Amino acid sequence: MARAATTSDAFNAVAEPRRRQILSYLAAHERPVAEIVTALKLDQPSVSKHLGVLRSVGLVRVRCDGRQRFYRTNAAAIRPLHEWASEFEQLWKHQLSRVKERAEEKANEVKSKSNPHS
Amino acid sequence: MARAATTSDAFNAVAEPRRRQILSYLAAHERPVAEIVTALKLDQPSVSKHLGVLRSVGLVRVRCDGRQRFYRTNAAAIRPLHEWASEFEQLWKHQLSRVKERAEEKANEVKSKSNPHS
DNA sequence: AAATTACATTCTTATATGGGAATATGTCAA
DNA sequence: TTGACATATTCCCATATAAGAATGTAATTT
Repeated sequence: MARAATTSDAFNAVAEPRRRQILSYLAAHERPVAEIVTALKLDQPSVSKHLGVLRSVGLVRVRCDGRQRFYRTNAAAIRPLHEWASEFEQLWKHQLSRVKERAEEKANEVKSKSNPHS
Repeated sequence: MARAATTSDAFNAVAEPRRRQILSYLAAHERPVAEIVTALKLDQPSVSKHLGVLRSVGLVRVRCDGRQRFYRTNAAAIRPLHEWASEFEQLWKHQLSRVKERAEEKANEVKSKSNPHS
């Protein structure tokens, strides 16, 4: 089996750096495609294709007005990612404090070695 | 250009569901490969390959003991993901409350329509 | 109607999978 | 040394890109 489609879920869609850029850019305001193109310096077809992926997993929404299409990020679709990562929040805090402790221990060892008679 | 390698960063590595499973499984304790195989019902080569990807982006660490290799998740490597998603936290809270408001407005409208003389 | 604007879609191509099967490597036991 | 055991690596293949170029489509203007 090949890699899962980028359109299969938010995790796969967000793996692409440009799509993350687009989501961040669209977080504040809705924007027409052309503005994304100039702001992020990407080709228009590329932007449209990325938006298509984002739309297919619900990460962005569109509003049509004449010939313009205003995209905005649907932040709620990012929650699953945030929640999955939160599973590990306590863990990395513990791990970091342990690293800190060991660093301090080591510092003390070095101290006593370099100054054995102190 | 093809899709970025799964080994290019945590975002790409974590896009694969089995790798997320593995990370969750290894969050509590370190485990030898064989236990991952039986617990998640995957083939051994598959697990080794996924672990290779996870290791290459620093999401897991290994400790060798005889012929066993104990893997544990390095939670700190998940932080970038969590922090990126956090960018949108305020936004989805606002969006959700707006949806709620509009739902309530709509409910009131329906109420007054079905009971116009109240 | 013809030209223009704003996007979307299609095609091609180099590249990277993930799973399965087979095999290699490294370590301990008899 | 010869097995047995725990993992890793290699090969093959169907599939899925993402970028670039070209083209299609719908709405607006002249």
